[in-house]
Amino acid sequence: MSASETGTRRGRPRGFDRDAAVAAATRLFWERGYEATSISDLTEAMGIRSGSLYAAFGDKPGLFQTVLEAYRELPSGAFVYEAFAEEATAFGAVARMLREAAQVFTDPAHPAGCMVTNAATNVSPANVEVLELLRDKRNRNIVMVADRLRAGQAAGELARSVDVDALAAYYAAVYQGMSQRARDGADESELLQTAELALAVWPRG
Amino acid sequence: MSASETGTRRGRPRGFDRDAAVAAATRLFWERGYEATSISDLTEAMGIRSGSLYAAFGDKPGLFQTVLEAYRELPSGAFVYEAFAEEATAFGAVARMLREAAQVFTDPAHPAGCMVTNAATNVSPANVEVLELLRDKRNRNIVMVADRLRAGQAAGELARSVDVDALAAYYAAVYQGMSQRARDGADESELLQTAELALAVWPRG
DNA sequence: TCATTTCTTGAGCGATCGACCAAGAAGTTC
DNA sequence: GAACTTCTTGGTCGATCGCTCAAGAAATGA
Repeated sequence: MSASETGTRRGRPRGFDRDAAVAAATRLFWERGYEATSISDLTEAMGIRSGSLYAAFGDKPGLFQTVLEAYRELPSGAFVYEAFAEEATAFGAVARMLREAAQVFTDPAHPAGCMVTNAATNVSPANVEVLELLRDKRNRNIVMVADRLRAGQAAGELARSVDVDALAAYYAAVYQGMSQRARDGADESELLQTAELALAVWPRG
Repeated sequence: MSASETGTRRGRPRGFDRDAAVAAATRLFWERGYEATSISDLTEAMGIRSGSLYAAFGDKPGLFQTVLEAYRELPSGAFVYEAFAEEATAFGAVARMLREAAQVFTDPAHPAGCMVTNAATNVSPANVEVLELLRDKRNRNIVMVADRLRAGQAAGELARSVDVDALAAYYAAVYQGMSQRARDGADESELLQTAELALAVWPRG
């Protein structure tokens, strides 16, 4: 059997825990954002030298990509998708999204807010790709919300007269505003009140 | 009469238009944020050499301070304060704030969104002061809104049962979310719809 | 055993960062 | 005119940026 079949890797094995290193990098990018996090910040937090970092992740954008994929597996990066996958109604999904956001955004176990929302807002021309990457992610999420609202509308949950795109954009703005508020020090109860107020405009009847 | 009395300045006069230079710097900081804007970016946009910049503004944080003060004098930086100074009711002030934000945030004459909201979200430890400066500004603005709501409550505009702090935090989140949406490409009509939906939760009766 | 493969180390690459300074230029004051 | 003050120019500072590479270390395959 060849190495590729057995899965045993030739050569010197990696000397560090890749998942733990990615977790450390995630925390840094989440806290400071993409550009304000330097390679030496990363190597120090990950406990490795730059050579190992580049061998394992390619370059800085490559590491950030890996971090984004790891983030998607964390509760903080998955709860919105889980809400939309599991809740029976459009309102149930949106309500769960905002209420869980209030809790997740302020969880002291990790940096505040949503990484996708806040990790690449200030970026120099050399790194526009990263800004566009997250911007596109945010905009695609709004489309996902709008599509779910449309489905709910087709199922009779929402009146035909409701502008689902406007509603989706509104909840996206609230979500992103809550993330910013969390980074500015808002606590869970404030964000929960914001969520409830935002949900109060849901068109009923 | 001494020079200080006449206002005539001794020595070689400044060779550039200070206001125009500050305007150019404002545009850059607004677009890219504090840290992603380099001194050489600034000198190029302002049409001066670094020596002139440091002579006129001290250092990079000093220039940013000057830019913030100039921003306060622009419509984009003043409209919220004007709304709260001129509108007769708390609701009138909040409504005007959000409706004008929809227009100002998407005005193609300048960068999208609110500079105070978005110019220093990603920052390295060396520049935390700038992050804290804007964060404190944002949090003070929420206190201003809450105080206005409290006054409106005392005047009978709002029921005693209304939690004005929660309401102020909610509108702050919507405002900041609208700014982020504008930077992500949202147009005026989307933001206006978001503003109207947000205003629909205002407690009546 | 020994060649092969992969990873780590440590030094260092060119470029850019924010900031500074001496010299000269361009004004006012006397 | 000379003295004084302020600003601009051009060069340069040490530090850091993201990144690379040769040499050595540690595993597997034959």
